[in-house]
Amino acid sequence: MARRVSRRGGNIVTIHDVARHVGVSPMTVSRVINGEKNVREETRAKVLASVEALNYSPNLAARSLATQDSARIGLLYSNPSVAFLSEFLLGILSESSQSGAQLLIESCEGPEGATAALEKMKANGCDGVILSPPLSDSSRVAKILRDMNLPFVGVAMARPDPLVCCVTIDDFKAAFSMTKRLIELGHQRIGFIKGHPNAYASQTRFEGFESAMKKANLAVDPAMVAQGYFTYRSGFDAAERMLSLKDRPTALFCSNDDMAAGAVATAHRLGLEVPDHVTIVGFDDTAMASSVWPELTTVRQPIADMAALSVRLMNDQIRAKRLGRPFEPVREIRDFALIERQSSAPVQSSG
Amino acid sequence: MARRVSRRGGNIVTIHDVARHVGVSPMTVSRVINGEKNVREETRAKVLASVEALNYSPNLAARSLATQDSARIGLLYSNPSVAFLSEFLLGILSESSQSGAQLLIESCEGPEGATAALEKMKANGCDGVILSPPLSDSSRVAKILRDMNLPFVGVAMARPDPLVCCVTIDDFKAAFSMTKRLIELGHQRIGFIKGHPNAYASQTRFEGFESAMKKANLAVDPAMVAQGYFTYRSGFDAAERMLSLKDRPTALFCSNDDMAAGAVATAHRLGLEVPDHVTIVGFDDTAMASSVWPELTTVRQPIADMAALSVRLMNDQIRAKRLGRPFEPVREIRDFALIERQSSAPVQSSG
DNA sequence: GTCTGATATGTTAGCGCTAACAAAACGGTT
DNA sequence: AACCGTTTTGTTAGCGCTAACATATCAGAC
Repeated sequence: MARRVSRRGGNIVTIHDVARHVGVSPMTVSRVINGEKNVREETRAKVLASVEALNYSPNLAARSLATQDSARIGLLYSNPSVAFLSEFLLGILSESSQSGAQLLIESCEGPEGATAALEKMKANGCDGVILSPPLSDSSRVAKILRDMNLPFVGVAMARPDPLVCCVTIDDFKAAFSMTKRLIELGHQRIGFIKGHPNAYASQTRFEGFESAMKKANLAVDPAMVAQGYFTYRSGFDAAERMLSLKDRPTALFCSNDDMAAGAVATAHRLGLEVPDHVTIVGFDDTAMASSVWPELTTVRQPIADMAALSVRLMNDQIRAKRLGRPFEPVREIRDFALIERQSSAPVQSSG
Repeated sequence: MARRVSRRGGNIVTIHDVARHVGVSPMTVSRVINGEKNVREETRAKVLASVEALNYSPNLAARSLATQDSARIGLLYSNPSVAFLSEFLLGILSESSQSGAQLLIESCEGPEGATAALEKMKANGCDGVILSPPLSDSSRVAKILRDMNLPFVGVAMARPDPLVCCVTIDDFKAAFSMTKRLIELGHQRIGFIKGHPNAYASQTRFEGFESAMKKANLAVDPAMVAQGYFTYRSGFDAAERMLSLKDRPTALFCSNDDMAAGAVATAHRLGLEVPDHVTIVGFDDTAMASSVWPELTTVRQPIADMAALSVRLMNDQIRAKRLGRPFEPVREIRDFALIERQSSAPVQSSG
């Protein structure tokens, strides 16, 4: 009896190949791949080794057909520092292409424009939304999403909302650490440029700064605190005011990199060398930080990593919703890192 | 006999629903959907009517599982201006999520690192690769891909290679236009900062500049041409040399935005206002162009659009290859645009 | 009418994976 | 040892679609 011609591609490694290689059933392999818990540690290790050895990678089409979950994840952003966006997208992409999620991307102008964008997403069959800052901090956007009954995950939120699933760093601690580092370098007159007033991160970062100053018994001179708006120009202007003071700061802590870059430009314009005459540090470690010269000392958020994690959380949440299981909001906190580049140095004795 | 619980989602319209509705077999419906020819006109019409009535739309996962064609598109990039990357990714993403393509992303350090990255992609079942600049211009990378028998599409290539499928703008014409515009503004001493010598775009852009100058009977003073490397710092340094000349240029044309931003910083440092004392323009319209102050006049490439198009070309190419049909390389040229912002102005009478 | 070669439709099985169920192995009681 | 609950593994079927094969239908020729 002539066996029907197989439609198999030929060289594609499937879950069955792995199963045979290990000597277990395909189902067990599936369980390992999907990180289910009821698998003996020994078995899991063997399967993972085979996966590695055979260079297996799951067929997403088959998976989403089997699970009936072709998750469509919406991505809503609103004029972030575009360098942030790039890393954010990389993280989202690498993860979502692995999980086979489909992406719907929309941008909007602040929380006001969110309704329209979200409705469009919902109409396109969106199952859940990932919010990038500053939208992730907007209670207004959160309310819209809840009203729409759409699950969501916020990335880089600065305000802990126990009801919202999110991925963040500890902004307070990060600002605290950076300030502490500046103090260790001998700086005492430290200027601070705040971020946009409607982003909670702005407030949190300032509080971290204040707290570190207080702990070192250093006064926070109101003349040394300026309101910024996360833009280059606002950093430029704020720095101009502070660096023109008779008793100017020896260090400037800017709440993001764009403002720090603006501050560096101002310093140069005023004839001040960075870091010889003034130390300037930023926050976020966006592309801006390492494009300008001198490159900026800054706080690094693992943005791509956080974005990738947000996709995983979103998938979990969507699946839970689909299966009618409860899903309790998770707040994942990732580690930040202080990145010391050329824009910071120990304080010089002469101004 | 208790029937096993179905895993059907519930309200999803499938090909079977349509078939039942029309009174034919699912296969016939499939044939109609896929535009096969051996279907009676009358049947086809009935099926199409039902598809319309039931609002059926095919399940992409099921189809690609059945046809064994799930295009996996690789994306290879190498430290581009990261702002470029962001737009690039947005374009890729929006298109690939529509065509159901899977994405594999890898970065590498210059063409040297490409081999490893590409082999990893191939091992992961990649069907074709999209290259962003400067890799798209690398003949070395092109050779590797040809040796691997992997189709590829280059984005924003500056060197026309008739054998390579690509999406570009006309760099020559763009540089020509920008130069012409500067001349119209009254500038005659125009400095040019070249891009990295190993990117073909650098040469092409310079030629466009030269050509426009020649056409206006303006000499290109060798002292007014500097070698840059597409980095902020190189723009900073090159501009310092040129702007310190006794007979300094009234305008600087930088081969990308990062260098233009560096040039602006230098100008400020030298006490020159932009654009009052010197006009500085860039190229690419990356995020950098509108983050710095003053915002840069520049040449805009429709990057997102080009990236989206590259995905479509890739899909076509992969499909052609799979069906064993020939595919002749396409060279798609998109329009650029001159974006005039605050860093350029008519020449001032007094330096 | 019946045979022929086309054309139109139906049937079957399987793409790779996982939900649901079933069975086996294990650990601790009595 | 028999019993129980838990944890780990296996079995079966099916997600929606289409390739390959099988059959039915039809037009024209003898």
